[in-house]
Amino acid sequence: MTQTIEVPTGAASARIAGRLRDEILRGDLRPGDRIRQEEVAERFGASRLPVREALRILEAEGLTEHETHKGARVPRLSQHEVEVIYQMRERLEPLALAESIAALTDGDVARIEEVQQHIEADGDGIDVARFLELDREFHMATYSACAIDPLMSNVRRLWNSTQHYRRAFVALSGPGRMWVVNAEHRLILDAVERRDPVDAERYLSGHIRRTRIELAKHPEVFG
Amino acid sequence: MTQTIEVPTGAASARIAGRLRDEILRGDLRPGDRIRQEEVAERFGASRLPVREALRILEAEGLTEHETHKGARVPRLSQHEVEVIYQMRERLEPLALAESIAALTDGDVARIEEVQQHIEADGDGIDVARFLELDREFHMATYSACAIDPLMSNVRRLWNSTQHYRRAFVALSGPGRMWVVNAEHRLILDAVERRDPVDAERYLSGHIRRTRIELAKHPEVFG
DNA sequence: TGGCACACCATTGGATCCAATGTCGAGAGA
DNA sequence: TCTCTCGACATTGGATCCAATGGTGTGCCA
Repeated sequence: MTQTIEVPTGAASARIAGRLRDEILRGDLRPGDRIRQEEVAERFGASRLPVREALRILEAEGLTEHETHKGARVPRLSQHEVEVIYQMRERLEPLALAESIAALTDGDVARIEEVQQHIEADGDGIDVARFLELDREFHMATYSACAIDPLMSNVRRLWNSTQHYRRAFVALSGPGRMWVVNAEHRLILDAVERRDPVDAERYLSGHIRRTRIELAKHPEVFG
Repeated sequence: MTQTIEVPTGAASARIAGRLRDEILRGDLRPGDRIRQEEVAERFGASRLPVREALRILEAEGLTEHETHKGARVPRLSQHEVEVIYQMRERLEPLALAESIAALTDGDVARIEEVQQHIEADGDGIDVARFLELDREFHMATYSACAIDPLMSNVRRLWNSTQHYRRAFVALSGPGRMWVVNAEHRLILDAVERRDPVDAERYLSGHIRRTRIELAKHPEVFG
């Protein structure tokens, strides 16, 4: 007996791009890994054509790189490149937060509080994947009322392209650092609850800056 | 007599994306305009397939938008979106300049000086297209020694997605404003010649901020 | 035994064909 | 005369086929 699953037709390339993106972000595909069109196509039950379009999308997002007749790879970033991306985040994300903060509903803020409590409740026992997920959720939730598409897609791109290195960093730095992150999150959250854009921007950029500085102390992440 | 032009094979989608990008930046294609695959394909002497890939690339760059079974369009941006993009530039471009400034050779600086002299030499008689070109050239030349790909591609994206509105703004504001721009360029250039990153960042962000404020006074640009 | 050349194979690039869907206009009924 | 419905057409989405290119392995020669 077979089961027929209804799939929204006519968006295969976007769907495939999404699933490939997830695989890269989860770490199933890592910097340097080759991506073969045929293999992806049969794994997702489509022809190579929408896969090729999906790879072009990901390429423009910086999640894959492409060489003629040689195919697609997940790009490697140098330590300096990652540090500059963190500096970009340091400057752009406070803007996203400022655009969002006044429009956040009480429900939105309660949601952010909830996410932060999950991180703290898991404590030292939290695993890397779950921490990465909740940390991203925390930050994105604070930006959730920022409706500026060019800004938000940019911020997401910056997160995505450094996900691998963030994972390696969290795995290396151990749970001790997490309590620093939690303290910094608390400062941001307080400012958000007060709807204070100046404090929120300051605490957020400081949080990202300090993370960048800590990251720079672990060059083995980029080996 | 026909002339055969050697074209690097195997990069049709990139080539087509480039030419379409030029058409959008030149204003041949304007916000709201539809882009039909077939028409583009025969105009560039290719099949629809590389055109489709090219459109995906441009979509991820924010230069086109896409709806299933409805096709591609050049997106319209709201005034607020354009203003936020200028705020993003205000924060990112000083970073690019700071990364570039120490590595600029004397030849690079001479080139920047030359571009600025061209703008000033044309004076009030300069036309909109030429001013846009030289202005972009000036700024990009100051970033030319910044080798951080994620940063520079981001900066280019921000310029590209607002090119149409910049053109409309320049056309409206008349040559008077150009002398303000020139004065601000001179401040930036002096700091660059002194290789002073602090002054350079300050004058550059001020330049972009003042441009954004002037632009906000012309809501008819977004009509 | 080591290095180079050549041929085969794996993989990507491009074109054409067919299917699916949205749009627009004509015609009929109220 | 206005509106709704239906159908033809224009356009995009997807699959398959063929061409071009790059890598790899083997065999020959020094």
